[in-house]
Amino acid sequence: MSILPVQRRPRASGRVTLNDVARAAEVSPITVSRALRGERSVAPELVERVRAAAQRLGYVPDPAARALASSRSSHVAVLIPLLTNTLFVDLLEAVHRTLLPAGYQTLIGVTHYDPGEEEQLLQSYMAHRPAGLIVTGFDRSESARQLIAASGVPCVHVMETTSAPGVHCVGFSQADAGHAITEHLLQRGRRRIAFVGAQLDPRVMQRAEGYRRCLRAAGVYDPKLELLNPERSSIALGAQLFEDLLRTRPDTDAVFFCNDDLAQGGLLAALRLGVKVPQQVAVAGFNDLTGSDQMWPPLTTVHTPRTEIGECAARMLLQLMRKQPLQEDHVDLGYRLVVRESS
Amino acid sequence: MSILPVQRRPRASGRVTLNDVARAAEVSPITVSRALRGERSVAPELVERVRAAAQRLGYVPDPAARALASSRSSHVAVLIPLLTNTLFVDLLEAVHRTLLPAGYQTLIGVTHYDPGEEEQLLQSYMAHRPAGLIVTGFDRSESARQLIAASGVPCVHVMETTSAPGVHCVGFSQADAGHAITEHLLQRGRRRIAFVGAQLDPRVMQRAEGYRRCLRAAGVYDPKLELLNPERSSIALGAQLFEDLLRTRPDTDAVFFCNDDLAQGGLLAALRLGVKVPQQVAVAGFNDLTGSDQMWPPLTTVHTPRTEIGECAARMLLQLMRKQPLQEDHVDLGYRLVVRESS
DNA sequence: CTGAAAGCGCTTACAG
DNA sequence: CTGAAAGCGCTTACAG
Repeated sequence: MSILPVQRRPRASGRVTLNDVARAAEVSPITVSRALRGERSVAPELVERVRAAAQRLGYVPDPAARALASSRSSHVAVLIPLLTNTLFVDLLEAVHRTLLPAGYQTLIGVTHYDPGEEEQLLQSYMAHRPAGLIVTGFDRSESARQLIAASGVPCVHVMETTSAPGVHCVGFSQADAGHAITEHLLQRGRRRIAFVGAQLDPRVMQRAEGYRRCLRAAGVYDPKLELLNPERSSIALGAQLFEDLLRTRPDTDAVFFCNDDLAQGGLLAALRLGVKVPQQVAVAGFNDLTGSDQMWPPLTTVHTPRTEIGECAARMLLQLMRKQPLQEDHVDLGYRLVVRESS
Repeated sequence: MSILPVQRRPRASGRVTLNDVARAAEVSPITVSRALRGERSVAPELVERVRAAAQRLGYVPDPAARALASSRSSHVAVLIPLLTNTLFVDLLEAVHRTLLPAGYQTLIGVTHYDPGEEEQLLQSYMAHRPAGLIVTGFDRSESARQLIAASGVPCVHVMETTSAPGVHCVGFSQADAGHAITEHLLQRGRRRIAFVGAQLDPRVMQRAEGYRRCLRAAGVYDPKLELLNPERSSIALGAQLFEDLLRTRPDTDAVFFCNDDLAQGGLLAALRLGVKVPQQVAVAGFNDLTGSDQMWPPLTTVHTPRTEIGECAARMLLQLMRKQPLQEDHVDLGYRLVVRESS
């Protein structure tokens, strides 16, 4: 019987660790940790020695160990309503492209426009101790709001703007954009301008609000010209709603669709029905999605800067995660009217 | 001066831990760990007690700690070529939807059809000790292949099929599908059938191979009718290539576009040019993407089961990650010809 | 079927 | 500017 403590087989992972680098560079592990993370309090020549050793050994930091020790992971959770709307895919891709080189992984969360689902996702994502959070819009459950606030995780809101203090956001005024495209149709001489909306999420309703404000100011607002449908936005739904609209309101002389997929469906329905666009009915969309410039006739729409929003939000989040000062908390990236032949 | 060791302030994370649950349930931490992971070797009444305590305390396991201790995370990395092709978004969404309830997070990796990028992504993802891996197709660098094999991480290949032993895949025969749609055009009486391909990734070339095989068998293959363009597939490119084709090969009587976005562009170009579809030229696409059924005329295409592929691959991966036996290593989910008015 | 000990690979919190 | 110790919250590997 041995008096020595039982010798246990160490768990071999085969991984090159911080300790290996420390031994190779002849410094302590903590110095390696600091040098590699770019903390300023390390002598330049040591940083060099550590870098070289890490490179030579092919050292890759372990995200799990780092997360456990620092209680902060290298994940950024991005909550978007849908993956089937290319708008959000563009946003997601821009975020992903900006964060990856900075060492952050993007975790996608799809809420399906459901506050309950969002809350549940948030709950499960918080367990992952995300380093940062990007959420769509401001419309969420009170407990989701508190979950975010209580976690202390830096959070950037995208697609809409606010001037509320302490809130970080990158977006544009959906209402103003809705107003602008309606104004354009008015200037084209249209008076019976319909609004066709689907999904009816907060941003769609803000566009509708801009539409109303514009038409009321011109004295031509008619609530009967609003076609609001809660179903998911799609080309097929746009085609159907366009048909419905022309059947029930044959005197309509312009349609503002709240999203380009609906508008594309409207244009295709017009082709089928032999309705002349823009002669009989002018058509406008929103977002300037893929294919809108190729439609027949090409679609007038509002270009929304979702790629820029994604990049800007990701950069803002990087600043927040690094605790660097921010130039501004609220960024309005605007929108751009794109007039093509459909109006 | 005290003889006692220096009393350090413990790091307070405020988190409910396994230990808290163990104390509440009056068992050891390891029993909690086993009970919650569903290991069979725990007495049913203890499992119940642990479950209740965990529930009561609102315990959420820490993925980082779990990953560090077990050297396996709850992440599944999914490598797809592009996020801008809805095909892959459908796939991704199906995977995500299947894995999330099982407790796995989906990490997206976008390779841009570049083996070098894929290899780099793989390298960085492996540092995260993913529990599983889903990759697109079989075309990758030798070192990427070795990286996967050496890691021991379960991996499922999607979109294509093989019968190679030890390889797990879910897909369909791209070549057969290309053959089938070409056959359909032949049966419609077409003889000057063009192939328009973009991107030219392996799967596009497999479809081209099916097209060639079919036309050669019928004795009407003409290499001059193949228009291969390495640019990214898009509606706009489809429109341009359709115009090019009709200009240079005016006797073309049918076109098989390797992807629906190209075909949609072709149909829209035909509208602009006044080319009658299908009377003058029949048009067929591939994948049955959103909007193809709404085109004018509606697009004949091949429906590909990417949603089913995503679900099946995710389920297969779950089996592999849990070390449960697999019914089959290679799943062929087939394809379906969708004949509409464009042919 | 259950548990005490050790360890996963980092960073935090002190100390100097 | 640098380091020794402790700890993050789990699971592995034994032992009984």
